[in-house]
Amino acid sequence: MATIHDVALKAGVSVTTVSRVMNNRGYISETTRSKVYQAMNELNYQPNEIARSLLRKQSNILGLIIPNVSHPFFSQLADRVEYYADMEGYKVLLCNSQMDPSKERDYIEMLKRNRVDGIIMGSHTLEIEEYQNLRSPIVTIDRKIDEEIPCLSSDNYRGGQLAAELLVAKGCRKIAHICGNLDLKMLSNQRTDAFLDVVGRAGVGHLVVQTDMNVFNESLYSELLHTLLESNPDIDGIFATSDILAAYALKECIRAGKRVPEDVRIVGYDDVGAARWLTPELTTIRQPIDELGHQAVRLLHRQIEGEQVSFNNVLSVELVERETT
Amino acid sequence: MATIHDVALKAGVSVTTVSRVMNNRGYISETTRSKVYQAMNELNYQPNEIARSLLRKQSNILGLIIPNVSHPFFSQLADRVEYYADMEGYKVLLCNSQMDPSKERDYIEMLKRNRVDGIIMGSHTLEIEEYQNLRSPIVTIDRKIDEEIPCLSSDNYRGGQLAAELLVAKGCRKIAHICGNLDLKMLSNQRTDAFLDVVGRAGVGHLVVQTDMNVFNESLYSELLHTLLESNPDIDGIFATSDILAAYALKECIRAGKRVPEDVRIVGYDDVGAARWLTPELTTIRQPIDELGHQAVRLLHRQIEGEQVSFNNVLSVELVERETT
DNA sequence: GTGAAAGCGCTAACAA
DNA sequence: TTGTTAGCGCTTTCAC
Repeated sequence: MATIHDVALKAGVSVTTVSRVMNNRGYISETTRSKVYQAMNELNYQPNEIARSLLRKQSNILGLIIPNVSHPFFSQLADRVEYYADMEGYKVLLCNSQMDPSKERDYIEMLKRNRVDGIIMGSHTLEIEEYQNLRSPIVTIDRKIDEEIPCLSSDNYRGGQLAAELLVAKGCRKIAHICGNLDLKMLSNQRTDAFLDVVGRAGVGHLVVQTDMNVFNESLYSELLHTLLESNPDIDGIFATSDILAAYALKECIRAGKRVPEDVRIVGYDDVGAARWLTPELTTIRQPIDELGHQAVRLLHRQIEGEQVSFNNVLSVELVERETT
Repeated sequence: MATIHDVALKAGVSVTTVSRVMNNRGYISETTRSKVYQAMNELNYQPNEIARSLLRKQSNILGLIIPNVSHPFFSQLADRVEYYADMEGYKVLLCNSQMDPSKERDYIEMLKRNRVDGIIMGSHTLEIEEYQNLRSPIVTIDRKIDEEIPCLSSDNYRGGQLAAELLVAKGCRKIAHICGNLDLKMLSNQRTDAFLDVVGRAGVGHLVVQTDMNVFNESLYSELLHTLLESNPDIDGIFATSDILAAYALKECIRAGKRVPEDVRIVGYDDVGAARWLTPELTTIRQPIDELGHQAVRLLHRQIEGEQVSFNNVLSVELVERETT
């Protein structure tokens, strides 16, 4: 692969000159410029970004750590992150922690060694302290580390509230809420808080079921939902904390011979593509995934530029009523 | 951020010595070694991989170009690619071409400028010639460029055959096949070839419908399927070229008051997670996504190591019969 | 307008 | 066992 040196040689100028025409800096005569361009073309020259990064102390790479791109929410988020990153001139390094703390730790170290300009943390398997001394522009998604680290999320409490209120308004008398592991201090736990507030205030029967939310254990979802419906045949409303979970709820309802929405009403969360693939289409709480990706990149970009950014960034959610309610 | 120089200074040795302990090369006394380690810890030193890459002329980065990570097939593939890449010590740079030729071209250039060690091409919007002179370890997925560029795919003809044969065996008399744009010279067109061969041989009525397969236009899928079923009420079998397409087919069948599988039988393709989210669960042709990711990385790795790899790599598919047939 | 030289952080001869 | 030096490909003073 040709270097700036080869180009200079072929064009009969110095490397400085070649560098100048590449970067459009300083004055260069038209003849020199075209000689250089021609040499570049003939050699099929591509400037070595690694050398540039070393000098500039900036890689223009962003690290994206998520549990798993194969999860629909994260795959859609990754798409938007990459899209906006590209618009701002950043590339993105994909890291799937697979929910494994030691993998997550290794990825963080790797990203630092590779001098990425910023990190988007969508996976949170480590203790707070481990994130605190990483001194890189960073933005966390859906988890508040401390008051020093910018956090981006959508309004989880509001989402839980909208979902619960809808089910109550539709007349549900016994509502099951299926959520992730509440021990992890994620902001998504606020959905559960809101749910409990709403049903408590309305005096509606309810129960809360925790799952591990591990995308690899989807086979367990069917079982979980099956036993839930069997032991609580009077459930007439389900609020699931993801659309995938809601899909399994829908499936088990139908299998149990219940009609949706007549006998059981279901609300999902996220509004990923799958919400519209189901029949009946899923009523759900829409997270603004495009905007989350946009803001994640923007918050990082501004930190990289040395700006101060706010530590609490919450976007609004929206109820999308379809056919399961 | 501390450099090797700072470490050397603090440990009272030369940079070479520090480099040596980092890389475990040559002989170093235990005292020196521990002095260096201590200095590293105190300074929280992380070796600069950019500098290393420059010197070693190897970035340990792989480029992954796909139409869109938000598409379930590619999101699951990206997950596996990243997984196996990580195991082999590679990082992966995510590029969503969004099916835009100029974006795809830009990504290819960007990856070359960044001296990635290899490229996985899962998006194919350019003309053959543009891929031919890119002189990088590469593997294409599902498209044969020429006899010089390693190609990885699963057995598309066999997949189409399995699907068509199943529908025929189940007694379908008029089968619709919904596929992507056949003008793109993708290997997935072989599914259509196989379909036509099977139904032709069996003398079963059929029709072929092309779509654009652009994941952003999912709203068009509903319309397409709706009019298809309306104008051909006697369709009793559908072979869709992706599970998502099959999901829309299922939905429109149900909306049209048809029972699945009693009135219409449906076969999808890929066996992504969504196939099990639907009710009834989708019968589909399983692509070995994990193995595709594994082999993609492996083919690249071997090229990087200077080995000769075979240009034609096809993995086998499998019929997964669930509830829609 | 253009070039020579230094240096980004690291590794690899070659000496000592 | 350790250090000195050159150089990876590029940009940036500072001269000319």
